Amino acid sequence: MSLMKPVRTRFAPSPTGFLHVGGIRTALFAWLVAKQAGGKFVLRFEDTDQSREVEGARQHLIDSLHELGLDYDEGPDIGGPFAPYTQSERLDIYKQWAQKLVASGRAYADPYSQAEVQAFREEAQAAKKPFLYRNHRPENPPEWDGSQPLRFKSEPKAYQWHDKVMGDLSTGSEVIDDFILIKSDGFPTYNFAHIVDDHEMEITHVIRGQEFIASVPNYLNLYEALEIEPPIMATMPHILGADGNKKLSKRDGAKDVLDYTREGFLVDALVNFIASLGWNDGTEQEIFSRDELIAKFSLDRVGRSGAHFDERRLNWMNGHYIRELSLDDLYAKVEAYWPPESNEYDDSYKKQVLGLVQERLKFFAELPDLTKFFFVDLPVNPELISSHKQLKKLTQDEIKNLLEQANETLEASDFSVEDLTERLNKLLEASGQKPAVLFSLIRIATTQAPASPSLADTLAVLGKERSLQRLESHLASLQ
RNA sequence: GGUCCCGUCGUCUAAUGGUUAGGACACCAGGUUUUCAUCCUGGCAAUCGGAGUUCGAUUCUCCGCGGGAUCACCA
Repeated sequence: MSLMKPVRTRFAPSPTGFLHVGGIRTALFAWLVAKQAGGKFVLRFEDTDQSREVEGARQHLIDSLHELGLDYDEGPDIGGPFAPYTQSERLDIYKQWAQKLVASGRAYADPYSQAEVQAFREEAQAAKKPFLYRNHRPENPPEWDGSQPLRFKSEPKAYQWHDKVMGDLSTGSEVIDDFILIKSDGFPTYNFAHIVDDHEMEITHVIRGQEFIASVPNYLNLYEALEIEPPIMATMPHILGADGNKKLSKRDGAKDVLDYTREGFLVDALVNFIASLGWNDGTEQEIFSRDELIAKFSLDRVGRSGAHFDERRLNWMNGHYIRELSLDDLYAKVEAYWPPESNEYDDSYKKQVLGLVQERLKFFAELPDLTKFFFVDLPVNPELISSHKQLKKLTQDEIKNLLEQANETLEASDFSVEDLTERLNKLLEASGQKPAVLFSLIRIATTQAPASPSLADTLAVLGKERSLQRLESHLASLQ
């Protein structure tokens, strides 16, 4: 067995916007591979196209990774043994490697204007043939002075290679072409820069999206010219939008991952969910802690086909994680999500309320809807009764009568859950009503909400004074 | 169009020659002596099609079909 190099993976986004679920999955998998092997995870900014840079994107990318707990060992903001980790600050390095290629006759200045190249391209298209720049390779290219693009002088041949996710791949020589290494503005292309950087930074696993797979043969050709050993490659299939078969994209409404944490999705649930898009361990396990993910993840078990992003499954998983939390933990996490009316209430009351809604909370942003009536007296809503499939059969007098009985019963209670339960059950017998009728009516009268936690629990938290007062308001509205 | 990749319930997926094709989400029904939710039980629901190899194909091969990626001085 050969000596294994320490595992080093990287996430190399361009600072052109926020990170959606697809991007974060690539980062997550690279992070998992590094963690599992006790290796390093590095962040590198690929900012070789100045025109696409989006203000604030760098910090946003950093924030996103931190938020999800995908901490990197080396990166633009924290440095590391291979700094700098921003491509625009590494121009000299690319130039050196480019010169090497020029010296060995494997790179040459492109003498054509963009318009001329475009004409070649259209010519090929008109003839229904694939465009290959190398068919127009100049006989005597000028010396490269940096003002023209520098092109790779390819040596076309067929390739077959192994991809950790996709398996054995192969192509013919017809896909190999003379691509641009250095643009006329002096910046390298992605195609060149990432190869130099991955090598210089001793990256062992290149994990990236499907869009690059067609370029790999060209990279392989370049690796040979550079006399660089290619890293292990792993190509991730795309994550698809919920509706069609389109790759998840920002313009089709893919959300920033930070939007999910803002709405109150738990980081562990998000990570678990994203990992399960395309990966599982071969068992029937659905819930994986971060440590389990690190222990069990493997690129070999990542699926080869695109996975649709189904928010309903995310909701379920997040709800599951919420239910697993202790009340104190949950209470600390939902702090920013309470309805404004809750300000006047103390921790102990809010905690009781939270305990009652914990099992129905899917994400924290739902908290106000679920708990509002615990903090504010909602106006009487006759609709709740008129649209209720049992209650709507009752006459006004019957309703009034039942509520008056309820009032009496509640007056006598000490409002402990036990006492409430007992008295309510007695009333049930005395009234001769079905629980679905009597309890629904009381619940609606005291909450004015379409749904609430169980009646006795709700009343106990609401308290005697407030419950009776609401009952009376409802009664008054019936006059 | 060339090249390449992919194709199991609506969705996420398991099963790499032998299973009544499994689990989960969603949905439906019932139960947990009130609604919603939780929890439990049950149900609905899939191997893209056609050949071939084989005693036997989801699994291997070929041909179709469908979907996707890519063919930039973007990454």
